Order: sequence, then C-alpha cells, then structure tokens
Amino acid sequence: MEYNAKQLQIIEVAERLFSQKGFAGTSVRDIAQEADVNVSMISYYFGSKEKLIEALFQLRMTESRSRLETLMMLSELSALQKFNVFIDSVIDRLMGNQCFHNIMLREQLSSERTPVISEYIRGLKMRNVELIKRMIHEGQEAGDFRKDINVSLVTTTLYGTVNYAIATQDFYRIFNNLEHLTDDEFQAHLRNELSQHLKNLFKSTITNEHHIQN
Amino acid sequence: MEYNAKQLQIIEVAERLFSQKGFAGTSVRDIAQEADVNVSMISYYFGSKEKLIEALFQLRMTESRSRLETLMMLSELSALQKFNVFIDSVIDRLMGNQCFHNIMLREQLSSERTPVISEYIRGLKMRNVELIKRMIHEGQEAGDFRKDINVSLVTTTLYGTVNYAIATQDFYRIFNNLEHLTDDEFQAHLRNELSQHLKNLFKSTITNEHHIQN
DNA sequence: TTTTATTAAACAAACGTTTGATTAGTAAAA
DNA sequence: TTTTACTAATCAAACGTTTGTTTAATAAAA
Repeated sequence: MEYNAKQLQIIEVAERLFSQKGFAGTSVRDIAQEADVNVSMISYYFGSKEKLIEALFQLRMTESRSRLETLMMLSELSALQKFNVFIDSVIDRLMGNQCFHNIMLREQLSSERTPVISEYIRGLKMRNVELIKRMIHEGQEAGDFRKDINVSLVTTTLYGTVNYAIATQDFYRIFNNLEHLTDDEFQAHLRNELSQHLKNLFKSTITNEHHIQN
Repeated sequence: MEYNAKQLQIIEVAERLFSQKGFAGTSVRDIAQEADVNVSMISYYFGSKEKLIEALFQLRMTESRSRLETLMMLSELSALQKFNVFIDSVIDRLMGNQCFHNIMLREQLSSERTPVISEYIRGLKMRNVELIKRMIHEGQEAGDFRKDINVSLVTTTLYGTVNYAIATQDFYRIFNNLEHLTDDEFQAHLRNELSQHLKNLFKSTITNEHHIQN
C-alpha cells in the first residue's frame, strides 16, 4: 500500500499520540487536530480508527522487515560477535522507533485486542526468537556457547531490558544526574550504556569462558 | 482508608479490566456490570473513575510496603545470597500481582497521565533501586562484587525481564510447547525458569568470580 | 429519625462515523 | 476551444452511541 503525504502525516501523528496516551485514550479528533486535517479524512482514507492503527502496524513492520536476517547470514563473524551485532541492532531499532515500540508493547499487555495486530506481533516475535535460536545453536556447535541456555528467556531479557529502559528513561536520567545533557546526548548515552551492559551480561552467561578456566 | 466488601469488589474488578483493556479502554459501566453493582456506586464510593484507580494504587502499594526492606537488613546472608533472595521476591511480587503490575507498567508507558499515580510509582522505583544499590555496595565492600556495575541497568534488567516475561507468557508457552500444563503448573514453571535464568545471569556478571580465576 | 446504601433515570459532553455540499483538477465530448 | 462529465479531496454539520457523572427517589441500617 502506498500512502500520500497527508496520509503519512495522519499516521505519524497517530503514532505519536497512541504512544503518549494509548489507542483508546486518543480520539480521532485529537489526531485530526494535530495533523491539521478534517476529522472525516481519517475515515475517508483509512476506513476507521481501528484500520488506522492497522495501517500504522503494516507500514512500520514492512519497513523493518528482514534487513537483519541477511546481515546475520553472510557474515564471517564469530557466534559471540554476531550476538553482539544483534544486541546493537535491537537497541537501535527500539530506540530509533520509540513511539511505535511503545505502542507495540502496550498491545502485548492487552489480551488480544485486535487479531490483525496480534498476528503481526506474533510473526515478528517468532522471527526474532528463531534468529536468536539459530545464533545460539551456531555458537554451541562451535563450542563457544554453553549448552544450557534458555533461548526464550535470553530473548525476553534482551527485549525486556531495552523496552523497560526506554519506558523508564526519565527516571534513569534523574537518578543518574544526567539532566545537564541535551536530549540527543542523553539518548546516545543511554544507547551506549545499554549496549555495554547487555554485552557484558550475556557474554559471561552464554559463553563457556569461566567454565573452561575451571 | 478502610474499604467494605462492595468497595473491594469494585476495586478488584476494576483492576482486572484496567489490566486487560487499559484505563481509557474500560468504562465505568463495564466495571459496574462485572462487579454486579449500580453504575452510580462508583461515583458514590470513590468520587470518580480517576479516583478509583488512585484508590487501587494506594491500596496495592501500601499492601506490599517494606516487607522486604526489613528482611534484607537483619539477615546474615552473603551479598550474593541477598541478591538472589531479592530476585525471587521480585518474581513473586510481580507474578503474584500480574494485573496490578500490568497496569503499573502501562502507566509508565504513558507520559505522566496522573500526578498522584506517577508519584506512587516514582516513590516505589526509588525505594527499589536504592535497595539494590545498597545491596551491591555491600557486596563490593566485601570484595565479592565487581566495581563497575551500573545499578540502574541491573535494576532495569531485573524488572524489565520479569515484566516482559509476564507480558509475553502466552507466546513463551506456545514456543516452548508447554500447552499440556495446567495454568497453575505453567505459572510455577515460569517462576522457576525465571528465577534460575536471572540468578545465573547476574551471578556471572556482578561477582568477581571469573576475574579471580584469571 | 437520621444516616447510609442503592436504584433508575437523566444529563451534558465526547465519541467514531456518515452525510451532503463544494472545490479543484482532469478527461471526454461538443 | 469550449463545454460537459467525472473523480478525488476537503469541509462543516449532523448522526446515533457511549462516555462519566449527577439527581431525585426509595430502601435499609443505625
């Protein structure tokens, strides 16, 4: 589906408002006002408020589809290096699309509100966890990774940490006295700290490192 | 504040519905119907829908207040043992009150919807992260823990993992072929796996263990 | 009797959506 | 070239519902 400038404007405003106030907490009049269009244009272009959020999901999910999969395949990196690349890509993806991933997280908290969206999310999650599974198995066969890794929970910690860090970034900023930084500087800082933290966290747990040393 | 049976019934139904459909997505008529009371009883007892969710927060937050703090103080456990006790207590608290913590996570995703509730959450988060900070410093002074631990991000990983695991438990269940378990069995299983996973994760990263062995 | 609890009905406001009219641009017919 | 026909975009207004809350009357409890 191709969208014209006005349609994209509506989608982008909707994304920001849904992220800030939730789907039910945002009225089509809110969206219309901020996007500077007539209320009826939303029904006219998308059919309904429900179809609008579906259009948002369809747009954002096809955007980010499978860039990573190919990158993971053809590389000559070690399993751990691949895993580190993946960590950074998750951080970049989530921090670079905070509004959308905020909406997506909220949707996961609701018990199956919309079949269409649930299906999008399930598909995305399945692809991600399968990717991690393959990466870990690769490392295990090379003898680099431990055998007793719970793939689901490694995935959960990775996405859970990044999601929660984004959700609570205001608290993080205050608690660590980073209010003197500009917004961009703080975002970069958080990215780096998250990257370092997660790489450390997983390195010592999924590799055989300290087992060999015994 | 003391609540009678009918008030508690309203609060509990509201908690379940807010958790399932969000605050804005739940109408007072929904709540009244499921709680089997007249719509006007909500205004009568709580003043407004907004005050109802504030009452819910006040109730649930005073319930769980500071049981843990005392337990942490007087114990003769090692720093790592204390940390493990803390991990289990977080898992128990969040998994034992999934509806409420679902609501709380949702509130954190919204940018400061209600000052009262934001303040409750900020206070709780501050106490939790300070508790972890003290625990980590204790371990560092005993020489058991590494010096370069980011307290905020350790906290983020702990709460982020448990929150996200709860939010995506249906997916976890399917992906790991655990549909044959009863709901209770699955909950117990998830608890155990989470506990083991998080203890492993943190043990290797926050202790000096494999540094000493070098 | 006074206070508390409960109800059905009513309220204005906000909701998502539809309507019918109008505009501007393009294509077809004269 | 002028006229007619058609289309997509836009709008203010109105539609019927649902929203949270209040009211006024009644029942129960103190």
